[in-house]
Amino acid sequence: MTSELIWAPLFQRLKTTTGADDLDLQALAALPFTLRNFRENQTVLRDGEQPSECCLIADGFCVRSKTIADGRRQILSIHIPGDLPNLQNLHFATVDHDLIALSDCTLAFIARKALNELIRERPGVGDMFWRDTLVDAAVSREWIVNVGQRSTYNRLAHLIVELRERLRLIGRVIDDTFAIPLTQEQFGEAMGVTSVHTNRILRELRVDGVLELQRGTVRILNEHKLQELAQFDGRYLHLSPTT
Amino acid sequence: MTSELIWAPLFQRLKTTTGADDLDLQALAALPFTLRNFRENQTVLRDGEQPSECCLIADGFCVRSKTIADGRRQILSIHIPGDLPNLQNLHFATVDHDLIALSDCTLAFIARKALNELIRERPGVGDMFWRDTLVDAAVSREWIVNVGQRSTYNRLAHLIVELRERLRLIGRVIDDTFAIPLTQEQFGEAMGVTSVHTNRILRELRVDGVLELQRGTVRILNEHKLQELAQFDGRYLHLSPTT
DNA sequence: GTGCTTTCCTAACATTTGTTGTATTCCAGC
DNA sequence: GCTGGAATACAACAAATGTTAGGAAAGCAC
Repeated sequence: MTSELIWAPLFQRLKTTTGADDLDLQALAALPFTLRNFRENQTVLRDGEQPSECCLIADGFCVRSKTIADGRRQILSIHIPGDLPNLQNLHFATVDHDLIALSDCTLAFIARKALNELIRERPGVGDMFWRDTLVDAAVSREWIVNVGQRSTYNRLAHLIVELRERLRLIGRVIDDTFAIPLTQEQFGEAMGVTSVHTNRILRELRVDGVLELQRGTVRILNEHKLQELAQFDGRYLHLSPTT
Repeated sequence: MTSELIWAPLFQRLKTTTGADDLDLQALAALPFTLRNFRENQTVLRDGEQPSECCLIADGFCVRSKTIADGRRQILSIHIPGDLPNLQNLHFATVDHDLIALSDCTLAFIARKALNELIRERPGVGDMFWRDTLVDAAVSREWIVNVGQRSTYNRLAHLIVELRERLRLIGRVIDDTFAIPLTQEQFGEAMGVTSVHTNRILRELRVDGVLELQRGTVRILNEHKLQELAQFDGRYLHLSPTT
């Protein structure tokens, strides 16, 4: 995988959302990194670990998750190419959740130290990344709303629309069929329900002609109905530099 | 209210959690601000608004919340003195949720522009604030776990233990009786359940001798049981500069 | 004090969601 | 092609939570 391909989705996202400075991006791309591949279900970062690197998803899907004492697991966020899922570690020594590869993945690991030095040198890079962590936080807040208030039926619609929006940003669209490589159990863990219930809701959505999901491939059957269910208002993604 | 009192809770928190530099704090305290008082239930920031200031809670409690199309409301976080609930607006023009005063409140408003200039001048201030927004994000992630996976009974215990921990940080402890000025309906909105169900759970907790809540005052009856229910692991609060 | 409003409290019933258990389908590896 | 494990599907029943309705207590304005 060429260096250019590795940075492409991140740069594409940063350019449209933050109006990134080309010199800042060049400086970023000049940083040394290590590529590592992960297989499906492999743990990238473990809760409690103290990583000396931040990672960039070059290819594949990952999730953040937390497991509580009784064994239940909650998926906290879904990450796609171009995401930097542990930028927190620029400021925290420890990760406070797991990061797990959903599919076979390629990640680029960049030393925290090198990143922090670059940020001191070029504050614009720091601004981009700080902003990026703020969008991440805004996505988490919307996730709370989704789990706390929306019916499971609407919740799944919202989750899918959000992800499609983010995939679109990195140019992975997507007619009405696209990949979200979660099992039904994992969709359940993302929504705070069991896999049995997820299966029920998926059947309803299928019967109602809204969407189909099989083996991690979503197919939108009725865009209008989907929008109506999701009630998606993407402002929280802060897609334009001026919002 | 003297300037010293206004900054005190924030500085106390920053000193223990980030090992803040005294010069950075002095520079902060030298910034001009405007004090404004809010009454219970008054909106401080409205979803969609474009504030030119960031605010510091000098006294009182606030919540972030979002209201979805069908009128349901989700409380996203609870804020106490020393919190800066809209630091996002250092990088975003728009707020993507409401900020509402739970009790009578005093807030200090500081111009975004002045803050951003200070951050350029003293990167240490930027680091403190960036870190602060990252803790905020970590709290949101734990909130997702709470709403998504814990039983309502355990969920309420966790919420109360977390808040007590944060209150302790700013020296508002607190024997086994302390104030959390939410109505039962608001506790419900924080947990993603109805006020009726909140009332049921509170009764259970009372009958089981765990805790009592009346008119926004919590009284812990059995600390041991409370801990057992909450399964609280405070690592996500990143209370020490080295975590 | 009296009345008014909000919060709290409870019950009865409806709906959603979890649990358990068992088929069935799919797919990777042989 | 066969085979074993994972993922999906679905049903019956149990438990959690929502809805609706109403009464009791607390706090506030006059």
